[in-house]
Amino acid sequence: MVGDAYLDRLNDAQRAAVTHGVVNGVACPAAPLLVIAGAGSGKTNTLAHRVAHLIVSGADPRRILLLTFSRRASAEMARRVERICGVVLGDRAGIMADALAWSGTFHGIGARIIRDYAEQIGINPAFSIHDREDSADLLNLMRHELGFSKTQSRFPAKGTCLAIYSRVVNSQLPLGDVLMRHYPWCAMWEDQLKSLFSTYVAAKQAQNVLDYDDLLLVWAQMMAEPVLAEEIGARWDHVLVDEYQDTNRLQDSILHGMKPDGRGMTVVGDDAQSIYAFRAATVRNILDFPSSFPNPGTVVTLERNYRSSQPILAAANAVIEQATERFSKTLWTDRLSDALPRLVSVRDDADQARYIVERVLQNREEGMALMQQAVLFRASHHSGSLEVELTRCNIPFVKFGGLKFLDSAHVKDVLAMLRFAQNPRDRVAGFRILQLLPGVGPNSARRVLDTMQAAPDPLMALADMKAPPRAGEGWSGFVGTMQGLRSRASGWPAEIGLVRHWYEPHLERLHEDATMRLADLVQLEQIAGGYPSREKFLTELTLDPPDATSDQAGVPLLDEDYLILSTIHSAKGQEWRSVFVLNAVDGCIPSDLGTGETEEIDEERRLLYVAMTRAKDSLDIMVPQRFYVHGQHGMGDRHVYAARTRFIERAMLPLFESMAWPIVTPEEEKRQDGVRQVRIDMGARLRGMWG
DNA sequence: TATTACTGCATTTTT
DNA sequence: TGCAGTAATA
Repeated sequence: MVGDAYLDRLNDAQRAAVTHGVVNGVACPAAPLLVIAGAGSGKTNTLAHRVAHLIVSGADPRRILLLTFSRRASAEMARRVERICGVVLGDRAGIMADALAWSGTFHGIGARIIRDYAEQIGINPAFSIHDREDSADLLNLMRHELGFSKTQSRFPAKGTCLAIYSRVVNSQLPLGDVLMRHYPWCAMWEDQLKSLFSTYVAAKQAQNVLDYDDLLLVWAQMMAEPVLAEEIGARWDHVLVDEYQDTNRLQDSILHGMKPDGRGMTVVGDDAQSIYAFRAATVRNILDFPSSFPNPGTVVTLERNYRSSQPILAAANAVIEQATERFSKTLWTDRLSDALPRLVSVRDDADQARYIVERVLQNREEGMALMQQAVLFRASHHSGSLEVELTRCNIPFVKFGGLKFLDSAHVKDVLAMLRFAQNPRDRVAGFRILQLLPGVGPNSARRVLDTMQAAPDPLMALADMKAPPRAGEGWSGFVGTMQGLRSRASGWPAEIGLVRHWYEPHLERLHEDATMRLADLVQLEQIAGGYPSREKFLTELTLDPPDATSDQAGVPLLDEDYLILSTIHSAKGQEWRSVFVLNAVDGCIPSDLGTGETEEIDEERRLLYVAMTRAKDSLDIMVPQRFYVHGQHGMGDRHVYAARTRFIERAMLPLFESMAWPIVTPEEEKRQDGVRQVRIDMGARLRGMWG
């Protein structure tokens, strides 16, 4: 057919995946397709080409549902699809931009569908969405109300409760099973947890709030209703799912509900890169996919790696080969190179940071921009000393994962105020805001919220009620601002300025570093200006929080060069010319928090595999001999003498270049020995000063 | 009675 | 470091 030259650039397996179901140049919903796409095998490109090819072959882009793992991946996919279509369709491609409207995360699409059908399923379409923190706070309120915080032995903390709840919902397993399997130390609380969760669910309904899990759960429940499932499933001819190895049973039940026979379904993933089991993702989804429909699905495997040099790939393959269960495939490449991945032994955290700074700068000297280099780590706090060292050396960086802009107290305060105005029944938001006022503590706050909740018009009730006993003059300012937000007189985004104006004095009273925090709020206002309405702003921000923090306030300018710091989880799907992996020691990778079961150990192994396969040309795996045990106060030096990660076995060492850093010359070593041999009786000296 | 000051404690990864 | 629970204060 005319204009499908883009197909020539694909290899045979990729082309098979792209053209599956397109007969004589016409796209039709065909048998379910599973694409097993190894790391660096051009997965995103293949998926983008498939979507574009479907559209070029006559599929209606508005009837394509494209589910991605993160918002970032979704935007990238849309961009590529548009570009490919643009080449083929020319002028007509302009229409494309908005046409691929159903592209997003499971949670984002879920929110849209729930709003669309809200009336029908008895949900107020103005519901607000709680992020993880909000959900934990609400659970915590329930926990106190039920008196579980006062029990003799420790009741699980709010975060743990939420994790258990979330796991039950996402894995669709009974509470007892989840407790036994993943939280044995909480099993004694099964009855209490059950009543806690039931209270939590009731509270969410009363407050017109949905949490992340609800966005999937409600959607899944709708799909359990055949008439609704049929109607919603029929909205799309093609459903494509990226990163399928990281979906859980709840998500899978949604897909099967929408497309019971699997026609028109494409899922793409790599079981070797499944790293979200803690979010109840199960590798079974991808392993069982071909046989889960009445008619068996087609499987295409992409094994050619275009990313990494041969030595890097060989090392990564060796790591993953030790895994117990997986689709067997062996990635290959023709990118030959003499440079083995380095296994760098350093003394401690500080030396690890120094080595990386030195190497990063050296790479840059040799023409590799900072943006082509990344440092990856298991847990977000592992980059602490590196961040200090980078700042000291004036190397700009951006960090993905870990603490986010939205997690800072002042930003949350402002958002809570907006949310409270938007949905006055949202107790978590209200509780937070009310306690900002001097003289208002948990008790007064609870009473105010109770009164509001009982009233038909909560905001009216707020305006009419008597100020809490000790609330000072701050009260009237608060009520006034709430009424201003309620009337919508200022309009969007001026409303956020209204909130900031009200909040400024509180900010100055509560925080020493008010000026810096104020700058964040100005930035928040700028972000807010990009959204058409308050509703959209609040929803989208919860589902798609800006995910990078940098050393400087604000995001670095786009044209500026900066180094990437990222958790391994957040690095999924990305690639860099040079990659550094921090703390490749037992106790970190694998984390010693796991219970040591094979399944969990395997997940940690895949984590290392994901980290290694991000690298194109150069890979440095860091092995500090001393590994500091969780942060405690300041310069505390509780550490363990760590061993190289068990995933790099002795037999694999020839695949690496092992080196120690800093390189100590014999003379230097001798000098250091001399220094170490000096012994002083300091106690005697100090005593001697007094006689 | 409500708020604040203080002390002990645990601490991954994310939509 | 930051949070949760408890003792001391206005």
